[in-house]
Amino acid sequence: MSDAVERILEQWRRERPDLDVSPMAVIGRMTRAMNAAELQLTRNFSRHGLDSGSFDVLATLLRSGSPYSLSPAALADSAMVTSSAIAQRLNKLADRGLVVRSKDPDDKRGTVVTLTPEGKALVERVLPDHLATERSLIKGLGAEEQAKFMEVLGRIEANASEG
Amino acid sequence: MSDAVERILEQWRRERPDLDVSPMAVIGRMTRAMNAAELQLTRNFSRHGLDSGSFDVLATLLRSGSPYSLSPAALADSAMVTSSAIAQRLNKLADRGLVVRSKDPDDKRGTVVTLTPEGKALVERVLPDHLATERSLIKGLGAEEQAKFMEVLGRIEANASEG
DNA sequence: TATTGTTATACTCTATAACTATA
DNA sequence: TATAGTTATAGAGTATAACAATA
Repeated sequence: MSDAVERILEQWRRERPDLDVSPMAVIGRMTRAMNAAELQLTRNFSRHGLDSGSFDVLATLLRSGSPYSLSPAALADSAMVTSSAIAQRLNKLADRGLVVRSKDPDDKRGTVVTLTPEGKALVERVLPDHLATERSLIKGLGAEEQAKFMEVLGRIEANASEG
Repeated sequence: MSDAVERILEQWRRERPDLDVSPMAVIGRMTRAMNAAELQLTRNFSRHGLDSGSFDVLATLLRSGSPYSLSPAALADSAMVTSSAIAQRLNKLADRGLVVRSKDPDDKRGTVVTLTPEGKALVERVLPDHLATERSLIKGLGAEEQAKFMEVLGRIEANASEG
């Protein structure tokens, strides 16, 4: 477990008793939990020959519903990355035949990205495993605990977004 | 806030009503909170001309106490990265005169990494701001909320480490 | 001129493997 | 032979800025 965090706090208290290092406990444990969780999620993606960026694009297209088409801008917006990052993800996915790019008929500057049948089949195969991995991460947490946990996460996100 | 998460869940429920996507809410909010938090922490480091890897090394040396010396192996262990990653971080820090490498007198294969006065002064300058940033992230959370939150994080980390 | 999207370039961080020196 | 550490190399992922095409 993360008594590594407790050991670090004790070092700080010995070396800098003048500082209140208690926030390190919360942020430290959050960082460690997230790293461990990400490792599991990434591991699942790579079992299916994907990385999290690629999965994110495929899943965004799938959940947008038929005809499974979005603009690069919409994908960038959803992923909270630059359009350049999306373009590079799309290059990889298009090379593998998982998505296709076509011209937007309404605005010839625009591109329409569409899931191919292969891409749709792949993401539909990965999705149940992804959900199972996520479910295993929150195993043992009751509905109320989850709700309270999410509420606290929301406040942390809000605090961060103010700054 | 992350009603973006709620919108995503609604898309999934419409497109795949057969799947229980509720775990996505928890993991999604955790991911978003962590990303937003990391942005703040990173921003503070770069105000001081540091990145998180460099700060981590300097802080690990400082909290180890006088004479502020550790082996590269101990630093790698603490940071949970490879010795190669530590060597490269040390190259950068040594170039800037923030740490020095010397031979371990007891084992001539070994290296002793020591904080220079400049390195010590820098990390001591950054530390209060770092703690202030962390404190602002958990602003509004009572002691009990923090304790419960950390307990849940610990269980998630444990769940992840089993897998 | 503004917007959409792509590419060229560079940067950061990291791991793998080869290498040096010492035990 | 094994261990401590470094470096050479390569890979992933990203952003910034320049660019092309269209509005």
